[in-house]
Amino acid sequence: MMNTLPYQEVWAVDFEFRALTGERPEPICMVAREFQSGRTIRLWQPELLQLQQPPYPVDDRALFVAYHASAELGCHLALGWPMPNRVLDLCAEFKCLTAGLSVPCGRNLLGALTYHGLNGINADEKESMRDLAMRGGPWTEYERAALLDYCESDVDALVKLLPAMAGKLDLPRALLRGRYMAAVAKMEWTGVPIDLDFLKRLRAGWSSLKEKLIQRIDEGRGIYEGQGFRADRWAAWLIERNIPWPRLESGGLALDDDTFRDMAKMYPEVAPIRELRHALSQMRLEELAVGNDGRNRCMLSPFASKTGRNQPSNTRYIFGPAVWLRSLIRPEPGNAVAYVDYEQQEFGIAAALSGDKNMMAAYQTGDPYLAFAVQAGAAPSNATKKTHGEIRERFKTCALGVQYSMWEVSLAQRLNISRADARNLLRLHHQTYPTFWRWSDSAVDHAILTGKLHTAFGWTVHVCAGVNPRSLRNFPMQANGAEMLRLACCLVTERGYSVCAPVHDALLIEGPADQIETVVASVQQAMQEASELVLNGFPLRTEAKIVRCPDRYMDGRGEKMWSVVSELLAAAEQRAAWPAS
DNA sequence: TCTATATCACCC
DNA sequence: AAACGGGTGATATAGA
Repeated sequence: MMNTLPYQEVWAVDFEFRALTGERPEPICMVAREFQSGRTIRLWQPELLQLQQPPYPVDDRALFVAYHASAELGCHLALGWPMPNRVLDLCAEFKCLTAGLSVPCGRNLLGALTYHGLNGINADEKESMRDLAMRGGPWTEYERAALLDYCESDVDALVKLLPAMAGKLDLPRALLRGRYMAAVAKMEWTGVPIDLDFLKRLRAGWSSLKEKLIQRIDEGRGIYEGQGFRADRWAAWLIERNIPWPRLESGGLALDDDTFRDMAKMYPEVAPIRELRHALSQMRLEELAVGNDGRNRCMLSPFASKTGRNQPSNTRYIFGPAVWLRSLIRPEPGNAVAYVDYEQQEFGIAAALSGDKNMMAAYQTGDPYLAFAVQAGAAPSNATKKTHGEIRERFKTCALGVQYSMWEVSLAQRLNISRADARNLLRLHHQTYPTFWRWSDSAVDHAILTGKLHTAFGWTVHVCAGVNPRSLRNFPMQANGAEMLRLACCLVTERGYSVCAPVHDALLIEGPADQIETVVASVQQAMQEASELVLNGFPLRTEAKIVRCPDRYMDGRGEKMWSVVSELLAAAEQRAAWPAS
């Protein structure tokens, strides 16, 4: 393959860099090697910083090869270098070749080498070199040489890995994934604007705030010890009050929120404890990766899930924790942010890719769930969300449940309806959308028969024995959705707009406050184009929520919690400032 | 005391 | 046989 690549030059590139929490990467050194000629370039920091352009070509004649290219491309951004036009990311390709499979040594560079029967430097050495880079400068002459050699050893690895993988690559699709890695580098570089002062206050006050909440509600019950809920004390409290409590198969008390909700209906004295548990539910503010410039940045971990979605850390990424914390998002002075998301993305994908005319028509009405009810004959054609809210809710939950292969028992439970009614809803879905069901069945059959399932642009899941058939059935929707958002990220960033963060079916973007409407319109246009590219010309709608400085982002689901926390925090700070009163 | 597993909460 | 897809991560409990 190496000789058949349509490139004059093929460059394997690796950077060592320092990436402090929430900060942009600082390049330390770089090694690049051209495959055919073997020409090698080794550059240490000062020489690197002097270069206005990369020492290798980045136009269409050259291919840029890396492992997890967003890191190298982040260094390009740090150095003010342009993005290469053609990127081949062997990490993305390895993940695509093995999604759904378990690989013996993970999916980092060493794991990929091992998988292909090649060897690299040992993991301990790798770790000590990473530590040396992270320690920061100045480095001794010896350390510099060691870091450069280590950097070159990763280039050696790339040079070995490419021929081993070359025969399995689908180059045009690989380049599309590589193109996304450039978008990832830009998004990781941009980050999400955070109200750093509020975060600091929250970090400082969270523990005492929790204490106050517990004191107030747990008083006289004694269910908490310190800041922790104690199951044994809860059991004792229940026995005292003669409250029977559901148990798990394992014999322990069922402590999930659903159980608490059900029990609170019958025993109102349970309700405050439920609220308290909810308010205290896990949250580690310390881990949120915010740089000194007040921006949340972390690795987006593209292609990490088997459907090809990004999988950033839930604690480091602002979109990971409970939604009320998103109110920490606040545009900087003069700026605005907008959250732009696809409307009913998976329903639309299912409609378009299955070619089910009824489903497509339902999507195009703007309210697919109500349209489903109308098509099924459960609501009149002039029904609205207002006049038929209850019916709409049932058909909505059914349509969403179908995406996950929900069974009638779960649907009945979810909607609090009889099993017969739930069965009837599912039957109506089959009757209304027969073409969708044939398509969905055939996707599962294809997966079982061939052992693989693909998206429009070649992301592939591999089927193992004992695979969950519901997972396979869901794959076309979720994985094509991921494909669509990746394309949108490419289009939007390449057109020069700032994307702060991707969120599975949404983008958080940023722009000057006085131009945000036009920026949003362009982003929506790009997202529609992305949907048409994945869905054979079928456009998906997007909706946008704009927030201007000094307002903060607000998710309706978290509004109440945010205001409770803000008030308690302010009160706690007052007490701290005026202890006598 | 440490690790593995189960359970739970959160996100799309 | 099971019956809600893809995840991360905290915490409690059981077992070595």
